[in-house]
Amino acid sequence: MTEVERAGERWPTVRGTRAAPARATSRDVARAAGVSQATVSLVMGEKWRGRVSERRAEAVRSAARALGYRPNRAARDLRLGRTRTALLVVPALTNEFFARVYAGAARVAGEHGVGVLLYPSLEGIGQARDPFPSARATLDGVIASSMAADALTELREGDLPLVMLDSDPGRAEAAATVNFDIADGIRQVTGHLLALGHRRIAHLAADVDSWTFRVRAQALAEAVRRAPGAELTGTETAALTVAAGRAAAERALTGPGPRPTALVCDDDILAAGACKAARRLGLRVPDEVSVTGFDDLSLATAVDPELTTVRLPAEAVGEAGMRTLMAVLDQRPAPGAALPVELITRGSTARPAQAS
Amino acid sequence: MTEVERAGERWPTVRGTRAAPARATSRDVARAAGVSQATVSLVMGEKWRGRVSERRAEAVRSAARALGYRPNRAARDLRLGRTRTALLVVPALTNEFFARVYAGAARVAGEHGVGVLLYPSLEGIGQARDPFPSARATLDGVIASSMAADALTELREGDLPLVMLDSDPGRAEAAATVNFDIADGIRQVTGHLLALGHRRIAHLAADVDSWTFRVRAQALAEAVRRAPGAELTGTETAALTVAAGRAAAERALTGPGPRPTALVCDDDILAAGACKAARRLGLRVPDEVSVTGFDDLSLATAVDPELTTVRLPAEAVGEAGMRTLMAVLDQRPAPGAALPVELITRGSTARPAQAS
DNA sequence: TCCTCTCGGTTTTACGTATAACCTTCGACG
DNA sequence: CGTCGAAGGTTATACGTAAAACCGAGAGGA
Repeated sequence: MTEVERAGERWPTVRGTRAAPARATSRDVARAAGVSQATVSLVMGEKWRGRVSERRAEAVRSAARALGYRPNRAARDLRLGRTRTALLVVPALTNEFFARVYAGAARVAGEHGVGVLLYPSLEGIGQARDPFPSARATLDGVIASSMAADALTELREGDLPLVMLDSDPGRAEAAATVNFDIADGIRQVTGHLLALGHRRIAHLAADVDSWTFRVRAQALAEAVRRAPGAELTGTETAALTVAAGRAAAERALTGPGPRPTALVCDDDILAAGACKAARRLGLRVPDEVSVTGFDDLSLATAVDPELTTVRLPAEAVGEAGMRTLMAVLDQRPAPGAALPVELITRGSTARPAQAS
Repeated sequence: MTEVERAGERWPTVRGTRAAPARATSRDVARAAGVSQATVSLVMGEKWRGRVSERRAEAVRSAARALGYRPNRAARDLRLGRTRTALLVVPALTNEFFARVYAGAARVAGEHGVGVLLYPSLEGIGQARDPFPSARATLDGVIASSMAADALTELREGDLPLVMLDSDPGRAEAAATVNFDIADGIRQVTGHLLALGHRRIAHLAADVDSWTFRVRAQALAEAVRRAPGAELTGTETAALTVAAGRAAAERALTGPGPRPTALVCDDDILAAGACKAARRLGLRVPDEVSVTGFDDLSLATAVDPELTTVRLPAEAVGEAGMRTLMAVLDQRPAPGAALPVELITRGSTARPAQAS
């Protein structure tokens, strides 16, 4: 006995297993519309032009609607050999910046009907537990941000298409790179400070070894070097927390030699810490010391004074990154890009007190 | 002709299609280990106790390792009828609080081998574009936070198990609810302010209609009412941004009648705005006006003065929520819970100037 | 001696979809 | 009037996995 046909229901009875059919399948739709399953697949896949008559197509569509039919993703993926799933690797989702990158990426992904899986923290990589044990076997592509780059070797088991964000364009393993014009951002900040009359500038750097921060350091050194009379009085490094930024800023402001009049920080979190440090040392911001941030997080306008900072279009880089990945997956040319940034001048910078 | 067997390779030649086999399948492993595919499945699924000898099992494992075998998720999902995917619905991932909820949920999910899909923003719901068009058909369960509750009707097409976070425990459609003890948090804040001598307290409320904020309002009113001589001088509502909080706080501090000496804010973002408003009005925080937040975001220690606030264990609620969903999916009892909260006393509260 | 377990596998099947390959009209054209 | 082609379907796979059903061999008991 192979099958029992009764009352339109089909219940295989031998071998194998069967779970209770939870929701309508393409076969159910076919039965309801009086066509074959293949026709349903054709119609639902929008590939029926010239293959199925308008009458039949409409019948299928209305049957699908009536039954609440949704194609089973697992079956489709299995058939197609792709997963319509991309992995986004960011160092920390709790950093608003990366949350915004995700938002942009997810939106574009949604338009293409692909889901976004997240590797939300680097801490887990290389350790025993894998957040996405089985997913890794069935991923279409990976988007990774600069700060996560070093952990990537761990991640790249398959030879998945890889799009890098905010990273060294020279990296060979990446299919494409989508960047910000970081160096230009630093040049704008430095130009702003120099124009205000600052000559002694200190750098509050993130102690993260990644391309984006190396570019900041280089561009700053270069810009200061070109300005007559200006000097980079020092570089203090700190982890990306307010407390660490504050401690580093205290070092920068109390070190030997003449005090810097401006602190260029690698991001807004450090800058917020720097403001606290200045105030704790009895220095007014911006009158006695100017502070600049980077990123333009919502934090930049939450603190007092509000931060002069460089706005990075985080959503845009997420969007562009996902669009690029889609292009790579479709074998289309993926050019890569460097998104423009913008200096936002607010209350944390002013003419230095001694100057003028 | 049905099949061609040659050199150990099997290439079906009639009908159907075949994509190039990208990576090792369980059949490849079986061939390498000299066993049947079923045995591989048994061993990899850790269900081989008493079914496969240790020798064979080891052979399978080493073959799998050598070939870099990972089970194909789509095939597994199709077979099992589940997706090992849960959907997390949060109003805005850019809010650090929800990013932390996600982190907790993702970690527990990872331990169970399930992926987490995100509905990162409510704006898309109800509109034409669906971020996860096909995923919705193949989801195991949904976790939704309070603030997203109202949009849920849109989302719940299937009758997926639903775990609600920080929501009304009475909601019928939820399989379980995981909460914070919000009311206790407000009681602690109010008790702290009353003990400092505050008698005129204003409420800076989020203009979001959800359970968690309703509880804040009720608990605050109740606590003030119980305190002799204390009064709630007013309630101003604001969207959850610094700018809106600042505007609302200005209204609260400049309204008719005696000025409140303390501002209880529905979250840290509003509190940060309130601090800015006070300073802009020439009022010192905390000497002339005390401000309290809620959530204990990193923002709370980024501003100056640091915020007295109620710490909500955001990661913990994500973890508990996911654990609860796993229990529901396994048909185990899912009790629900109310996580304890903690008052963190910092620099934004002090004895009122006029009192004492 | 025969019958029944248990151990250690293998064979076979289904999951739901997309699509290559086939089949059947029917109209047009030489 | 035979032939060819297009239109409009249908049939038959295969994707890779899990697991139920089957099966042979040896042990042990009556």
